[in-house]
Amino acid sequence: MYIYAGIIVNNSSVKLDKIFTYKVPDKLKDKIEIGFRVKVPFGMGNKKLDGFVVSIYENVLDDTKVKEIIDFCDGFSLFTRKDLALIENMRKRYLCTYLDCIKVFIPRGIFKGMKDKKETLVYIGKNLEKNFNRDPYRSIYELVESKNGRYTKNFISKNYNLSLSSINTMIKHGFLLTGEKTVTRYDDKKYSIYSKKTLNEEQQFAVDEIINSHKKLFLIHGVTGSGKTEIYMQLVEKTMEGGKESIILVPEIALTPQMVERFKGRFGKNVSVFHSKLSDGERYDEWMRIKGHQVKVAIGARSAIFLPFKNLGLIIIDEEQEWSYKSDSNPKYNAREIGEMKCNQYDCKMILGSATPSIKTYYRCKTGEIELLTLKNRADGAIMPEIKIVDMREELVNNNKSMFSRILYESICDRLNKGEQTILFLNRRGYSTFVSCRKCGYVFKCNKCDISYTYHHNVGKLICHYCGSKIDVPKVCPKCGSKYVKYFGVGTEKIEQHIKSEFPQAKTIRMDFDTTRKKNSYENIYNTFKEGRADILIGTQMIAKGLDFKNVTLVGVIAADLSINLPDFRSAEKTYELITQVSGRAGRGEKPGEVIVQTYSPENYSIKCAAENDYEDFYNEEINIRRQMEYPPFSDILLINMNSKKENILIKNIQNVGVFLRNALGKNDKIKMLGPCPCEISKIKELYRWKIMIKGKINLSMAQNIRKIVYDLLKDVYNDIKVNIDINPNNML
DNA sequence: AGCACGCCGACT
DNA sequence: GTCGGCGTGCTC
Repeated sequence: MYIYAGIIVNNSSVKLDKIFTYKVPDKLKDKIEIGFRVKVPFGMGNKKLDGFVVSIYENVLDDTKVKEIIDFCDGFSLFTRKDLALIENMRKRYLCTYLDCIKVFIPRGIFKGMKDKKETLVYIGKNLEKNFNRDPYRSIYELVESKNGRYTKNFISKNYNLSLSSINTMIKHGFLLTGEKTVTRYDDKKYSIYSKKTLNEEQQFAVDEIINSHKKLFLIHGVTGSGKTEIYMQLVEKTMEGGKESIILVPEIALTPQMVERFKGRFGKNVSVFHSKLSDGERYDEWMRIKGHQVKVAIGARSAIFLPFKNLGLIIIDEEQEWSYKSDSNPKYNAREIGEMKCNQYDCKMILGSATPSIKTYYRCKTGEIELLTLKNRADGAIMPEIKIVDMREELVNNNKSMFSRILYESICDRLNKGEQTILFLNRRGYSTFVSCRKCGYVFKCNKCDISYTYHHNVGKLICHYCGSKIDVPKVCPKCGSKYVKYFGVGTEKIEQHIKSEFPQAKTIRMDFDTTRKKNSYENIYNTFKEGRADILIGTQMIAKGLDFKNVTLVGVIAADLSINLPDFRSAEKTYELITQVSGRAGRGEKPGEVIVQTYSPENYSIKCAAENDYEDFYNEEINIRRQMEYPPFSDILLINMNSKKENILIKNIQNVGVFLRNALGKNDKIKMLGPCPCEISKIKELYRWKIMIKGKINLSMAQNIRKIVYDLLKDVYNDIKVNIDINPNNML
């Protein structure tokens, strides 16, 4: 009587995305479990591949072609039965393969076959013989003798200035013996205690309600600075007291040292921190620590939702509206959705937190799916900043052609005089956003991408923001040969230069993609500004969130309109969010803050509502538009993106796909198909891009069916055309 | 995906 | 008569 196992093989081909059956040999029969990684013979050459056990059963219809598992890879399973349910769910929902989904449960290190890190301990061996009875050998011998078996090879060489090769020589001759020691790679440094704070009435109410309510999902809608983190911490503490574990997700950008210090300072060794800068080894160790029940709390970016806790009691998602919770590579999961699935599996609670909730989440509060808790006041009693809208058209009428309105200019002067700090926000990096010929109108475009070049003053070149290619600044127009090449549009570099010439006494610092590329540069800029070594911080959206500077009393939004006019149904939502978040950087200390928002469309509801700090009003406007236009949350958007170096093959094929899909969707009037059409950015890195958008109530089987149609039609051209299918994508361009 | 098989042309 | 070109089809 044989036992059989269903195996997913480690091969990323879509064609191999199915469960293969293998016999389980007698020696492995008793130990095999769901989630084990095994070695299996595969294909005609019986190549040894890794595989993952997803089912175990006794009967099989015909086992003539069934091969046998060779051995286990590890001594434990890598995912549980519950995880498997999630894997199956994700595969259907995010239109990807089993293997894509399995991979997110396993740290990269393990996938590559990493084991515990070992170091060599040294012990004393036989006595030193004549020609070795001298330094450095004698000092090494004496040192090892005094600490017999307690020091590693590397430790001795590093700390006592002795060469590794002398130690190795002694080991070779038997004067020293060796042993193995497992070392940990996780951060075990001491953090100063971050003590518990007393909650105000609103905060306490939120905590009590979450604990006592029978509901599972909560949204804490709190103004910037309302003390959501302290609520999270107290909930985590309660969860720990109940013997359960917590996961806290924050956007990657918010995983600042400050955040880590707070959690480590409160919960000590019970906390595991996950961020993108951890090495494979560190990830491996933290994962093992969680699997071994040594950790009760994990804080991390979206992938931390998959950490292997067994007794999950609480999931917290801070800044829940953040787009970075959705992955844009396979599996294209959204950590909020995974959080909800886990909540159901573990019967635990999930808390979403935000100052500017996503329209979808707030809609679900209205329908009663999620319980809403509102914090109207800042925790430390600081008052919300006053927000002024400046109509830049009027500035123009009054002959002010500068990028600063008169009031912003005066306010900056005022802060400089008072020794207070200013933040200027513009969501565009570089110096000039496009370069064009004044005579013939030619615009300088990247030849690999369908995007105009941005002029960067620092490096004195035109840079393509999509492929990064650089060209020298042109002297003459390549089309008409005229010398009237001019720079248009404003970026953060230009703001910085203008500030420097207008306010030569001010010290400025700029924070954007270009100035934060080096390691630690983010922290350096942060600390420089925090310690008051700069008066004005100029930055892109990376300054909009989480930063806490007590001496900032003025925030200037240079051009609030930038995000309104994007061809994306969420542009109003994004604008409201950005203005609110960046405004929240003002007046966090004792002195009140002021925000000046410059715009050419002051009547726009997203700008008006943000200025009045009226989320409810904004939501009501926005949800009506969404309902009328049948945009999410009233529908889903499925985006099929195809790209190829060969434009004609691409167009022919996507049009063919379009015909078949229109046919398949034809009977369903609840679903609309748009396209095929070229993407807004029709070429990136020499790849032409076209898309098809499908909008409506799309259920799992429908999505699966669409995927099948697309893949079947493209199977003969898969070398030439890459296809990308995403449900509710971040990026629609 | 990756590998074996198989059916054609160029070469010792 | 053999070597190797890559098109086709299968993988428990």
